[in-house]
This record gives sequence, C-alpha cells and structure tokens, in this order.
Amino acid sequence: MPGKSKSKRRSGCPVSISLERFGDRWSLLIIRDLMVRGFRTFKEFQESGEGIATNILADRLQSLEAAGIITAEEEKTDGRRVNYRLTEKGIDLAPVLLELLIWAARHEETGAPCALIAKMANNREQVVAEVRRRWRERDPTPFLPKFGDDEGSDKSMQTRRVRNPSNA
Amino acid sequence: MPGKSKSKRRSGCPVSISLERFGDRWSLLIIRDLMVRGFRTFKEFQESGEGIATNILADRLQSLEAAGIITAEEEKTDGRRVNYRLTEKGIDLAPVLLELLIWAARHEETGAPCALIAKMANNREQVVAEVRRRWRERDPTPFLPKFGDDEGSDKSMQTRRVRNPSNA
DNA sequence: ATCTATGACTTGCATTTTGCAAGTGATATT
DNA sequence: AATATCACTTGCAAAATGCAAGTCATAGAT
Repeated sequence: MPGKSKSKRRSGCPVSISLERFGDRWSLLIIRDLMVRGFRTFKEFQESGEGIATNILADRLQSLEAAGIITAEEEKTDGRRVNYRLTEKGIDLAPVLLELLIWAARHEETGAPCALIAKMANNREQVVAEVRRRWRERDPTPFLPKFGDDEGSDKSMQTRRVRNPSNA
Repeated sequence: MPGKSKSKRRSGCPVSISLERFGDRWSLLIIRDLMVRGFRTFKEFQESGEGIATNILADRLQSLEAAGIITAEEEKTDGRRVNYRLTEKGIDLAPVLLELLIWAARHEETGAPCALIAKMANNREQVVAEVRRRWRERDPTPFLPKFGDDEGSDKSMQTRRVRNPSNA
C-alpha cells in the first residue's frame, strides 16, 4: 500500500521512490481524474466507472494526501463535502500521465481517439501547459473525455494504433 | 498481478490500460534496469539491490514477456542463461521512466545527483534518443548509475531538490 | 423538531497477491 | 561423477484487495 507504511526505502533511485508512492493500480487513476476530468469529490471517483472499492479509494486519498500530492478541504457551502485538489507536486505528474497515455495509445488497443492522441504526442509541452493552466486557475472543465468505456464516444473515432511520429 | 489474469479491462482509458500492464511496484524497475543499467539476466535483477523476491521476479518477467514488452532468449554460449531484452514496445517506455525520474528528483529526497537530473530535464529528447540508440545497437553500457543506495556515489552530489526550470 | 437523504468514510470477512525460504531441474565446470 | 550456477517452482504466512454492510455528520424537507 503506497505511503501507508512509512517503512524504509528500497533504494535512492527516483524511479523506485516514485513507484513506492503510486506503484499500484489506483493512485494514478485518481490523479488522472483530478487532473483532466475535473473530479473533486469522493463520490465522483467512486462513480468514475473503473470500479474502485470505497475502502481502497479512502485509503488512496489518504495516502496521496500524506504524500503531499493532493489536498483535502471542506466545501464551505456544504459541510459534508470534501474537495480534493492536486498540489503542485501533484500537478507536476502531468508529464508522466501524458507519456503513459501516449505509450498505451500507441501500443495497446485503447478507446482513445487516434487523432487526439497524435495531436497530443506532437504538442506535449502545450498539453502540459494547458493542464497546468486549468489547475492554477481552478478551471474545472474536463480536459479529456472518458475514452470508450463502452459508452458515449463515437466508434469511428476509436484508435487501432497510432504511428510513432518521432522514433529515430 | 499485471498481465497474469487475462481478465476484462476496467476501461478503455490508455492510462488505465498502462496501469494494468505495469501498475505494480516491480515491473517498471525491471524495465528501468533493462533500459539504463544494461541488465540482461535473472541473476542481475535479483541482485539489483531493491530486494525483489525470485517468485515475483519470475512472474513479472513472464508478464512482461506476455505483454510484448520484453523478449527472453537463450544465450548460445550457455544454455542455462536467458537473456532478456526490451522490445520496441518496451523501449518506448523510456519517456515514461524519464518523467518519473524527473518528478521524483524534483519532489522527493532521492539519491540522484542534482546536476545530472537537471541536465536530463533540459534535454529530454536527447536523453530518450540516446537510450534508444543504445537499445538499437545493443550497447550494454549502463546509462545511469545506481543512485545512492547507501553505497558508491559521492555524497556531495546528492540532490536535495531540483528547481523546476519550465513551470509556467 | 423529526425524518429522510447524502457524502465520506469504517468495519468484517472471504479472496487474491505478496514475500520469504526452500526446493527442482537443466546445464556448466572440475 | 561431484559440485556449482541459473532460472525458475512450491509451500506457506502475511499483507492487500474487493465486496457488502455499517457509521457518522450534515442538509433539506415535513
């Protein structure tokens, strides 16, 4: 469980440390939803469609908060509701998510529109800058849709594979 | 266990699919060692210092092979030895690893030399190109050292934090 | 003021995955 | 033939996970 046991590190390698933070199947999905889908509350994550269990969700939110990647604060207008938000440390994961997205779109059968991915792959800096802008200005407009969860999304847009535009 | 159960996908999101492939604490470390440390054999991974158990190592090597990220082939000169190597799908993870490295070096206390990380952050394309070149030409020279595993590496080189050179 | 609904968690418990120690079998070396 | 090495397997206890069912503190309606 990432961040739960504050045990010793396996090594000083940055990659290893990163994996101790979010080397599980859920943490980065939560970060993704916070970053590009405008999610803020427990409920939204719970219903995001990936099927995370509530105990795991609660655990991960706490881990991420303890790691300084997200913050949790009460909504003033509704005392029941907690708003989660990425910290700067969290938003700095944007390039990681982007590369993960580009890789999978290129090598796996995904529900992501081919044209969109290609465009992002060719404008990484701009994509990251825009994501960052939305975060800074608290613009909750989703940056990316839900990518063919067998719902919504036009079938003709689904990608088979994206060519590698800058390989050698 | 990534890639073990060929169960249904949680969603068509590329990020989600990536995490199903290597969303655990070990897979990306194996890929890292293959990519930048010139590791080839089971033994080398086992002794890499992160302390992976042999059953997990065997499992991950199989998963990664099944996912088409690495190949396994017998050494001709020694029938016992298996040489693992990244496929193109595998080497295409270089940008992901690089971003993970940069993020952790910036936000966590790592054993990575500050100057080196800063240089890499400013020359991402070149770094990826060089890693790819070594892969293509089967150049086994390690690209990165072991990063302050409480051994080797000059203490004065250890990073505290790397400033964010391109943030706004 | 009470009653019902909602949002964010906890708890219990069965199932799965992990980590460690100890094999196993196929080469290679002596 | 004896021993060592390498790449795995197996057994088993410990930890993580998924699911269902609470709890608890607001909020809004009656």
